[in-house]
Amino acid sequence: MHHTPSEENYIKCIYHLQYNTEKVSTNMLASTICTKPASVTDMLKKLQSKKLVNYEKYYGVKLTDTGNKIALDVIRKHRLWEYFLVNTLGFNWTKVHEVAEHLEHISNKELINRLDDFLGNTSVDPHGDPIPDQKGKYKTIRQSCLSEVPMRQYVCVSSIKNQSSQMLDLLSHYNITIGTKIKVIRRFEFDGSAEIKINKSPLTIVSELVAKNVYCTI
Amino acid sequence: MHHTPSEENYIKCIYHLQYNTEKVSTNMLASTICTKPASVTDMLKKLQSKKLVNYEKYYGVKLTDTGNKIALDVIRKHRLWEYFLVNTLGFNWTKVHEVAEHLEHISNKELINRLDDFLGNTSVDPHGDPIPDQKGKYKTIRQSCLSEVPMRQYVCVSSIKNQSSQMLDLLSHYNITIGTKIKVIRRFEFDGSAEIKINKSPLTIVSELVAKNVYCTI
DNA sequence: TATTTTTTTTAGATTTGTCTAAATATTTGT
DNA sequence: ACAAATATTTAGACAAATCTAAAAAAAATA
Repeated sequence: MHHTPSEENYIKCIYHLQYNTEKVSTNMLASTICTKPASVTDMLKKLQSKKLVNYEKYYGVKLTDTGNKIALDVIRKHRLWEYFLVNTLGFNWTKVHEVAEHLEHISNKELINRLDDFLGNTSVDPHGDPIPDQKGKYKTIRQSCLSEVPMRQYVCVSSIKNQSSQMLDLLSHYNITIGTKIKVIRRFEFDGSAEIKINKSPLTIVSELVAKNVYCTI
Repeated sequence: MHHTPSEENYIKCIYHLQYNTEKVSTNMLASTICTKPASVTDMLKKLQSKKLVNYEKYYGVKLTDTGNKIALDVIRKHRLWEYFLVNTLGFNWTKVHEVAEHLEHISNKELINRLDDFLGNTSVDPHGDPIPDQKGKYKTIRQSCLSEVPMRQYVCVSSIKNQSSQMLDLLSHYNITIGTKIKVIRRFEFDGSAEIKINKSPLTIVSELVAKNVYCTI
């Protein structure tokens, strides 16, 4: 069965929002998709009738199993294309998201599987997020953010939570990417900032907001 | 300025039809786009109002200079993706057209220019068609079809006119691709067929229809 | 609990691209 | 040149995805 780009966007968005909250609200969807609540209601009715979501008026929405599969498939495509854009075409990782938003809606199994093989069946995208396989399975890595990681020991940056281009710009400035080695030297209770060593450069300070969005493996 | 995939398809289609006929008719467009004449009329009015075509009621349609540029840009994207699908991902050349029909509508200059560089700024796609550069310029190669090419001398297959999957299937069967060396041994007036030698294989016969659609450089 | 505020839904309109059926223009054949 | 056939356009409708404004439900607050 085929789904429109718009349907796929709603499904993907519900999937991501479900990570934090059990049931997803109309307003949450409207603000992340940048549309009006009325439009969301319309689309939820449509997705409901296609049995891709369980939607209860005034209550909230959840993905069905079918909806979940579709979400994982779109996410798989998105992340494979991001990997391709960065590692094959040499894009800056701060710029790939927008292009991948278009590429992810092209549905051709042979295309995606060949792309996957060409990229070496990688399991992690350029932002450190796991890439689901054909069946929607993916590995989760045990990781903690810089404000929770043990001090005075090198940890390895494994993913970025807030992936806004503003955030990625700042990380570029710090020279932090996936794989960078970081050691937390001190934490300041006053504002939650942290003094860190990035690779072998001199010490710097990152704000609490940054520390809470950079995830590492120990 | 941005154009919808549908607009781009009409423009591309008018471009290709203009290759043979000065003015393009509503019915020709309808049958190649697989839509109804009434829909074509609607779209032509729209493209007219955007100054992408010159359209005269009951007469026909031509691309304006702006329209021409858009056509060449879409064709550039289409052919670059086809090259990518065949040469990077290993697709069979008979299967790439459909996927490229989707990829061609993604408009991101950095994407296309990086793709072009990655592919080595190739000037010819897997079907032997020239790939326009950023400015819409491309090289035309002097070529003739198998029914016009001089006999008893090897010529090199350089492009295929009819690119239907049926045609490409048949060429696969003959083991004919771009670059194949062919020598015409005899031509039969009765049905326009030709006896040919393909590379160093034993002699075979191709129909007039095939002979008229396989182009070669001498 | 009653009132206010916020959230969500409904009703009705709009745009894009398509369609069918009918009307009109053009071309063809005799 | 005139009738028949063909091509093209118009008129009106529809589905998808969105919007605004108003109504209804739920949540927050005094």
